[in-house]
Amino acid sequence: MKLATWNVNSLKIRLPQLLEWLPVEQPDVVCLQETKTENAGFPEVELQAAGYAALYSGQKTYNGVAILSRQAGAQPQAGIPGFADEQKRVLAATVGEVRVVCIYAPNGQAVDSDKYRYKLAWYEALTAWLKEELVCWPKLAVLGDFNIAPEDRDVCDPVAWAGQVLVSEPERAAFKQLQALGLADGFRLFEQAPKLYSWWDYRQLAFQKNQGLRIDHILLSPALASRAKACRIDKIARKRERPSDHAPVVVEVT
DNA sequence: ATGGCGCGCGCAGCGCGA
Repeated sequence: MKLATWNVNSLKIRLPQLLEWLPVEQPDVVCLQETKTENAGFPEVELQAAGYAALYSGQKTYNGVAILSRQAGAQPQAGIPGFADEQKRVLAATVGEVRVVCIYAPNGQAVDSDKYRYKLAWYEALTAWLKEELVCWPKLAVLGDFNIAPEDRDVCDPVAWAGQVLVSEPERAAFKQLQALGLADGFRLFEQAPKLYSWWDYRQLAFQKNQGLRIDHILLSPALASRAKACRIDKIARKRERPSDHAPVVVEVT
């Protein structure tokens, strides 16, 4: 089984690239973030024609998440139960035996801003919810844009980024809280080359200079981590014209 | 010195992302 996550930064703009990428990569499950599409305008027909069923929780202009799967997802859950939030950032569904959780974590804007405090509160609610989910679902995967670079090796220039949003210690502590639930960073289950990132700023030729961050992740419960065969970041999509600023991350489990 | 780029919205230029 191959699972992927991709922050597409507008599904409407990126749909042609997604439809080209799906038959090349042939994932069984794809979690999308920043669809920026209301549910009424979701391209369900085009994706169905490509062989994927879709579940989605979207809104106009901002945020929006979706789960595509060859086998239709069941028991969909939008949002974190008990955490009131207008922003469409979370969608969970069951595909086969796997509970798939698609997340688009808040950016946080700047350390000590209201958005930063919202980000930390959001992570706290996410962690409490996933702790319960893990009781019900031994095979659980959390895929998405976490907006956290967990370690300095996930940052192109740790000195320049030190203390800033996406790398600050409270954010990294929030990521560690997820790992403390038993969720493994799928990417780090395998030997990886240095300086591999999943996001690059559109400005100043950041991609060409590989000035990026690894902020898109796939977390795996123990039952899935023990079955993981490979995890990689697919940079090819970022090299195209009019790319998303994020690259897909893909994991294979048996 | 605080923008740069790309997106949505909507038709000018701003808010937002990371």
